Amino acid sequence: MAADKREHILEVAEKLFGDKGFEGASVRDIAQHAKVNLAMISYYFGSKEKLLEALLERRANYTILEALNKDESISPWEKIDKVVDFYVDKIMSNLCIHNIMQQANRSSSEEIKKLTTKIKLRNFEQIKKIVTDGQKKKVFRKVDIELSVGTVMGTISQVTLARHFYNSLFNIEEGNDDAYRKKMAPRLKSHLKQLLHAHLDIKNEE
Amino acid sequence: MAADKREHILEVAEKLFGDKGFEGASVRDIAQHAKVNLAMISYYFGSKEKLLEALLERRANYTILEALNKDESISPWEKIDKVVDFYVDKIMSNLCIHNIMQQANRSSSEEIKKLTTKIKLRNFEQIKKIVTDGQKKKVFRKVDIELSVGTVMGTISQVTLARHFYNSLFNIEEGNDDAYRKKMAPRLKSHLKQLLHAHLDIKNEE
DNA sequence: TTGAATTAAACAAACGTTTAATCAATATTT
DNA sequence: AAATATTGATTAAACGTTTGTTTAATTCAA
Repeated sequence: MAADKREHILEVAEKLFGDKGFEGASVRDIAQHAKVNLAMISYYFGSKEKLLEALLERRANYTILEALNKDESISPWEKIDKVVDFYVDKIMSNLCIHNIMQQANRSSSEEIKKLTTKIKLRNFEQIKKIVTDGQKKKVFRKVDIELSVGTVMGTISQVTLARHFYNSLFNIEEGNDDAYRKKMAPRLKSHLKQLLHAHLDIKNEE
Repeated sequence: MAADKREHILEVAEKLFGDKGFEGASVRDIAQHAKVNLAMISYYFGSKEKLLEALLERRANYTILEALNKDESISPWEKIDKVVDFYVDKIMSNLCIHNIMQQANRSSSEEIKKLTTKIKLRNFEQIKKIVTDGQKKKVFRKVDIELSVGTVMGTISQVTLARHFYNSLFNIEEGNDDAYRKKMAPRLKSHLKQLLHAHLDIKNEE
């Protein structure tokens, strides 16, 4: 089977699922935009739901965080900054897949729920290690790690999900993905870094 | 027309839209759960989309934030704490409507997009006033207000949207709304307050 | 008796999926 | 080397459901 055709379907599906949601984007939509026959999607992936699973698995990538974690030459503060850079870039350049993951929990299938939860848990463990390491080195103070990670992910999510709101707030033209990213990504990075520095700094311990 | 019946439909629709998403919950679903005839929904609201609009408008409530803003007897710090309490309670006791608003942007209609953006903008203006007021009083430092509000909303959203993830993280039984709220709400409040105190405190100005 | 509320039934359209036929290319046999 | 068989890729068409909405008849209260 033509692997690039399969790949092409995945790319189109990612865009459409991200834009319209899983139920909102029809198999016919995807086939039409990918310029493939409708039946090819069942043929390649088995079902619409399996297509989503393939999509999620393709994007799950933990290696960068794991490498960052093992690197002893980088200070905890630098690691935090790199995590912020990594996530802002990753999420903002894959707005679609992130939207999908965020709303995957309501899209029926237990398979999908488990898969997305697994991906999130695995990423979380990596970040948790960075924070606890900084705490051991008496650089970070004690914080609610689970919710601190939630704050980072939530802030980025908010900026990607509530795009319409921020477009209207910052007078960015609607629909221009690149303009939005260029404007928001640096701003998001410096905000999150500043926020985390104040939040984690052991000097601000109460 | 029976106003309480209309109200009952709205309540059921809110729950179902929140659980399954706008496309995921069918009009038949709603009618069945509300124990009304299918045609009554078109009769009362005109269409499924108009039903969603009615739902959103019903929940838009700015009065509390406006009152808080005008109150001169409360310090900026206390106002921040009250905003946190207000939003955590409001969102966590209306998980459904919040989920709807979060994903409303992708659900087609421009009407809905405009409506949700309007609601968010109005709430944002109120919070912005509280922060700038604290800055004028030399209590808060200079921050990226737009993204700081995004952080608060995003963190709460994350906890409500990624419920499956937090359930598995904290070993909370799946599907129990009350248990989740009781466990997460206080924790969320204290995390956000701590976070904002470090973030806003003029003593942490760089 | 008038007008709104309520109903069961039907509507066309869209949904995800399956089918059976055809195409193209490779492998096998003559 | 030519003819045949086999295989996977691709297609148009149809499948049975489900979708949101409308219709036309009926019930109910004023």
